[in-house]
Parts: sequence; C-alpha cells; structure tokens
Amino acid sequence: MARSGGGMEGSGGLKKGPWTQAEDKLLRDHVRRHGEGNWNAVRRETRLQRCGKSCRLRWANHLRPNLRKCPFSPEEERQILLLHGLIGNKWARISKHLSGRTDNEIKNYWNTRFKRRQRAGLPPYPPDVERQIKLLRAQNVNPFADADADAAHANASAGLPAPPLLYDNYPLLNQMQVFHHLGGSQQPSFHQDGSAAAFGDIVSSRLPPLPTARTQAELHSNQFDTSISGGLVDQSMLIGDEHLLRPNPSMVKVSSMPALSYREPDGSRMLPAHGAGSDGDVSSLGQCPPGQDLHRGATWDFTFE
DNA sequence: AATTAGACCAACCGCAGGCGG
DNA sequence: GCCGCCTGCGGTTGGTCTAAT
Repeated sequence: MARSGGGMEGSGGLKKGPWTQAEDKLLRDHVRRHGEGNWNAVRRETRLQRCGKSCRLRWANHLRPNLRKCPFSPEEERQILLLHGLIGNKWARISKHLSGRTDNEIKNYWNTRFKRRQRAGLPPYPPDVERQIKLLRAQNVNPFADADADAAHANASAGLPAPPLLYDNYPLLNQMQVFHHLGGSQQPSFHQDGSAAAFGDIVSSRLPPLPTARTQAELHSNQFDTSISGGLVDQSMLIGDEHLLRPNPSMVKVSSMPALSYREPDGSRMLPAHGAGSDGDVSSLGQCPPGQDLHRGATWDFTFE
C-alpha cells in the first residue's frame, strides 16, 4: 500500500503512491521492448509519470517474470534464517538464493518476524538454525560463493580459465542442501585445500574473514550477533515461529524438544518441519496456481507430534 | 458493532558505488 | 580528481487487513 494517497504528485510532476494497472502495462510494455535497465528513460519514452527508481522497484518487486507470490514455505523460512545468520541484513544477496523472491519480501518477512520474537523475548534464530549457523561459520563456509560463481562465469565468457571446481563456487543454498541431505546432524567434512571431494566432503577456500564478535549495542537494532546468544538456549524457547505468528490457545511450552511438523494449507498431509522438500530445492517447491493468490489464508500449520 | 493491536506489504527515502565525460 | 547521472541496496514509513477484545 502506498505511503501517500493515490495520485499524489511529487516534485517535478512525478506521480507517487500505488501503481495502477495502466501504469503497470506501460512499464511492462517498455521493458518488453527495451529490456531491463535505463529506468530513467521510461518516463521519457512512455507517458508514465514515475521516476526511474520507482519503475525499477515496481518491476523488480511485482512485474518481472517468475516471481513467486505464495507464502514462504518452512524450507524457505529456514533458508532465510540461515542466510541471515551468516551474512546479516544483505537482503539482495539472500534473495539471490531464493528463486522468485525479492529482497523487499525477505526484508519484510525478517522485520516482522524479528519484532515478534523480540517482543516475546526470544533469540532471533531457533536453536537448531543457530547451531547450523555456528557450524557453518566455524567451518568457514563462504556465503559469498555465488559472487565467486558469477566471477567464474564471467571468466568463462571472457575466455579465461575457470577456477578450480570447488564446492563453494556454488550458491550457499546448495551447501545447505548437502548439509540437509546429511541429516543436519552429521557434520560434513570441510577442507581448506582443493583435494578431491567425494560426496559429503565439502571443499572450502578463499574465505572472507568471519564477522568479529561485537556487542549487541554495536549492532543495528534488528541485527544479532549469533556468537553472543549461541548455545545457551532455554528449553522454553524451543517453539517454532509459527506458534508465535498465530498463537494457538492449546499451545503449551514443553520441557523437551518437540518434533515439529507442518500441515499443507489444504490439510492434506503432514510433513516434517525441516526438510519439507526431498532435497531442499526451492525451485521445486512449486509455483502458485495461476491466478490464485495464496498470500492470505494459506498458512503453514505447525503442530506438535 | 466498535475498537484496538499486530501482521503484512507496497513504496518512498537516503546513501553509496560504478561509470562516463 | 571532480562532477553528474544512473542504479542498487537497506532502512523506514504508513495504509490495509484480520483477529482479538
């Protein structure tokens, strides 16, 4: 929704506020003809009275193809938490690991989730996610591997030799998939050298420095340093986020780790909360049925088993 | 039925970095 | 090196929706 009323004009006669269908069509047509980029030309070449910034945002968040507008699946939520734990508020980077998701969407998700947990006095990450974050950090898994992969791709295009085929030349998502495949409890072995990697052997190299420990006060209001809160988790915190999101009167705190499961929106079947998909591949989680907006109403229903 | 609080989400703003003149 | 333009990113705001009271 808009911050200012629809049809409001900013300086220079530029329109602000919510986009109309006609405006969307103009922008879509322009991108179809000229491709993405050069956003300031949109106003010159169409009747659209929007600044370039606004056009880019509208395209990126709403109009570009292959956007997924369904609610986040538990697997995606877990990936967001994990990536956030590793690289912080790098929404654009995180969104690159979740196909069809925008940085704005992920940022909104995190902010509301963060506020909720903060109000409840809970740490930002569920204990199992926090453990995984600490493990990945300890093993120096490179969360910026996608950038390396991009660079490798650029090298290839330029006729330059490809770098050695290392696991961290692939997106972090894939590393998590392997981790997940191993059950999450069995620690994969990581190597700092480039020796051959059998399955379960993860080669890691060219790592950025790990974040240094900082006091909570030094962090932004919505950032956490997992090195501080890690490990010391009260049993009462072992409750899935969805219970906080949509409190259930029958919800009780338990003294031992509950097994979580979730029910698909149609209630047809129950699946384990973690590793919902067989391989954690977001792209295989399924698109929303065309014309059906699942944003509201279709929530993941966590229950204790 | 009215009110309130919280969740959700679209969109704006400021800033930084890249690039060409 | 400086400047202006463009683009991308992250933070923030504020409207709408929904459930609870």
